[in-house]
Amino acid sequence: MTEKEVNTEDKILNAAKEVFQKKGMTGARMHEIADKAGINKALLHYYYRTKERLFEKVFENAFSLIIPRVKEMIASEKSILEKIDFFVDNYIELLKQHPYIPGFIINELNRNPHILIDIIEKNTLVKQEHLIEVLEKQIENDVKANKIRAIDARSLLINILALCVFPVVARPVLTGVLFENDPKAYEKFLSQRKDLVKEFIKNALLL
Amino acid sequence: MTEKEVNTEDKILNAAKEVFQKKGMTGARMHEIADKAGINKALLHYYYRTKERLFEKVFENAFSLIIPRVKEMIASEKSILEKIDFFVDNYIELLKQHPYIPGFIINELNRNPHILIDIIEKNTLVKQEHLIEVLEKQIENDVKANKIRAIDARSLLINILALCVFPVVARPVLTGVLFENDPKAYEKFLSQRKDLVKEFIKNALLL
DNA sequence: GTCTATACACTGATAGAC
DNA sequence: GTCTATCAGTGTATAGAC
Repeated sequence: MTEKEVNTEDKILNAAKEVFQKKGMTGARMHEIADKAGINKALLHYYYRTKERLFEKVFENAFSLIIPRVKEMIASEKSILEKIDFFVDNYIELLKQHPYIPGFIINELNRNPHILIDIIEKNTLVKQEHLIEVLEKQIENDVKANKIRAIDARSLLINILALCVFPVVARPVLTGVLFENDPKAYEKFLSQRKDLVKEFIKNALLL
Repeated sequence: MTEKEVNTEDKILNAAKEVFQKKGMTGARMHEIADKAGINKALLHYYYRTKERLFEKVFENAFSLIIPRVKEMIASEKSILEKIDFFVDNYIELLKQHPYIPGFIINELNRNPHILIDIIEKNTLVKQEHLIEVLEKQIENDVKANKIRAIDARSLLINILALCVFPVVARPVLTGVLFENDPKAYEKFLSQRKDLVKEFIKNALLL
């Protein structure tokens, strides 16, 4: 696909990414991945031994592209309100570039929660107890200063994530039920959403 | 499973529901469904001809259990703020009783968006242009009366849905990343969420 | 209606030539 | 490293006896 696919290994991984994210682990076919990579089925097994190993590589890449960014963006030296703006802007932009990944991650983890355990251990960026603590401290200070309403740090973070991610993963249902199955209309709705979400959250938070 | 499974057809449908919702269309096996129903593989085809037909029945049941309720609950004779309380309370309760259905619907529709078209035509409860119009009128009036902030009706509805549904569909990720993989802690978080969501939305809305 | 047996296509994976 | 050929297993679906 892209010009930088020098070696076969990358060609396979890119093809696998496409097929797995579209069809899921159980729906994907090694045959289709091989075709899309322009190589033979046997080569898949030469490079990745089994379907499961290939899937795990794809899943890990998708996961570490989307999830650790939450910590990155929240852990900056900013006020709460600045963090919200920064996070919503950048995360919605990130999701626009990778619209299939959140649904892929959510679905595969629901089918097979244990794959998360290995990844969390490998990916140090995900271990983020401090993220919550820092956020809690910040909220506590702003509450004392009468700037914002009291709220549990995890709840706030999950609310923000929900407002950013849900419209992307539930796109087909929402398009069908609330936008008379008009993809253009839903696209327009999504493009206007950044400011709306920021406003909604800040209104909920500010005193 | 339940005592009312008089006929084989229902036994199959209940078993199919379990397996399809857990494994998805492509991950489910007719063999497993037959075993779970306590009957033979051949009988599945006697009653439902193909795997796809059986799946469609299961999907339609799940869909019409969860989606048309949105209209039902919003279309009552209540003020906006009353509707929010009513909706959040009842929808979160509904999701607690059927925690796998939202993820199931979202995933299958992402893989195969066309199945929604047939259902919307069959299920008159989903055709709800008026729902949005009524909500728009209500918001307009409350805005004029200086009760609430201006907001697009679809955006408000999607925000409410996001805050209710996302924590349920993203449970494994959130448990792993934000709750140190402690299911009990996440369960507790969810059980306290009703009031939190209602408060969050109303704060965002009220002037 | 329910069962057993079986057809038959497909899937993931390997062997072995080049 | 890459290919062709092929295997063993599994999956949906049907035929036919009871």
